[in-house]
Amino acid sequence: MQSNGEVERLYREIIDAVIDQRLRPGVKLTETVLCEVFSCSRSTVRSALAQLEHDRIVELLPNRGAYVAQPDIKETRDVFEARRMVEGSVLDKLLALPNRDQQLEPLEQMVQQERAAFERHDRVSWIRLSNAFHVQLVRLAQNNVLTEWMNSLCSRTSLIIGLYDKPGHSVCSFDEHEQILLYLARGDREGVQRAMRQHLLDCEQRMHFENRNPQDPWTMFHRQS
Amino acid sequence: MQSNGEVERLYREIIDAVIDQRLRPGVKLTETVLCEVFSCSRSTVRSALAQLEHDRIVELLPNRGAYVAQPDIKETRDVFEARRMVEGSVLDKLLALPNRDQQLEPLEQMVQQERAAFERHDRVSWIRLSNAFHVQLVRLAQNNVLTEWMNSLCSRTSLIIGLYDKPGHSVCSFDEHEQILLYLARGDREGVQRAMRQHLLDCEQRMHFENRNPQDPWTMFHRQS
DNA sequence: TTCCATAGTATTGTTGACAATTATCAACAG
DNA sequence: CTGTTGATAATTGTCAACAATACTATGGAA
Repeated sequence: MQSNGEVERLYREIIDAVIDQRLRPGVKLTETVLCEVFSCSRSTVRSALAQLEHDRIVELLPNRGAYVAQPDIKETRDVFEARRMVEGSVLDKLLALPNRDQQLEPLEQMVQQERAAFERHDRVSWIRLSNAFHVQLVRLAQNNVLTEWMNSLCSRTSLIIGLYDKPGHSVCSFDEHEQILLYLARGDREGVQRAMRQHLLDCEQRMHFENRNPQDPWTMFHRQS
Repeated sequence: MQSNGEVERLYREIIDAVIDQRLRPGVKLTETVLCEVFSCSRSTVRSALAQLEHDRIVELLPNRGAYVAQPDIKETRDVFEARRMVEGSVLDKLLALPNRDQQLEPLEQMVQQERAAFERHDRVSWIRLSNAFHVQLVRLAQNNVLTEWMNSLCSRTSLIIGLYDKPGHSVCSFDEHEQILLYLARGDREGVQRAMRQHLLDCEQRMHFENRNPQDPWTMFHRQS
């Protein structure tokens, strides 16, 4: 197999572009373009695309190519529900952390950075930090299986936000992140459970499904030409 | 990209073989052998292996080939903990199912089939049913994201069982499955939570890490020859 | 002007060839 | 008998070539 490092690098690059919303849902990922941009062989591209497809980040249409996925309403609901389950469950473990205060400090700094990025209209940084907050929180549980899954759910959430975000509004609020951390720091189990659940429900509520249905790539690209 | 159906078929075949324990941890998956056995091209094999690697079912060693993965102790712990979280979380949703009794019937039948398979020493069927019970239970929640993840966790659990199972004992008990269903049918939230948690803890306890450490394939295979 | 057919172009799908690396085996020396 | 070395076989890694399919542009007809 091609060097795993190369496939993994490409996988990572595309995921990062999706999270940053540089790669929007529905965009076509041409093999030869990816080869040029990332200086790798078609074999590497195809392996990375196979992995991305398996993670539902990319959709491969036979004979037509690879497209950044466009999660439908059902998938959106499923993703947010799954997140409420995992992010809710992990809180008990976080509450039991030995030096909880100390471990929460990097996250508190992240929230400040989130706020700062938002205020200076640095959308890319803000999105990235907002996304990373959730991943880093789950990472505190020191369970690699959970962390990997959280990474995957957050990538998918980025796609969803890219599709259904209402312009001008912040989907994932750093105030709410801060609140979660406060309850965590206090060891307030009920409080943090409620705050996390409400945060994720609010995020889901901010999706506007009438705003945009996932578009058939053919219709979309025909309109563009 | 090669027809997704072919890649998916091969992916499925290998996963099924892993679940059935026909493919044991540490076994080498030679590309050309897979091509012959499954009548497909090397490209298809490589795409499927890339996906399997990403799911931690297969480990690709550069220049040495693909091996069925051998989860270490940490990964085992992580998998079981993740399962307790997701399978515990999903129970609330199952308790709220409209026609719960009706929906639980196929699962009750599965448990009887599990018992029957065990009693006639049909190990493959028993393993398959035992595994499927958990997946089907989560599937009742009608959340595709959760179901997919549950599938993945159960595949990984099969690897773990293949590595750390103490011979002669049943790792996943159909009596315990039956108990879970009883509590569910009664709508007993505390009971079912406790039963599921205990069941998964018991499964984990039945792993014997001193039994076998994941072996370096070279050491293992050199001894075999 | 619009619509349709055709040709040309772009891209994906597949396979084979060959280079690179590792594994295996045989022969020989001690 | 064991250990070492070299040759050969097996397998992975990579790329190019070509077939197949889809997309786009152009010209002609209505």
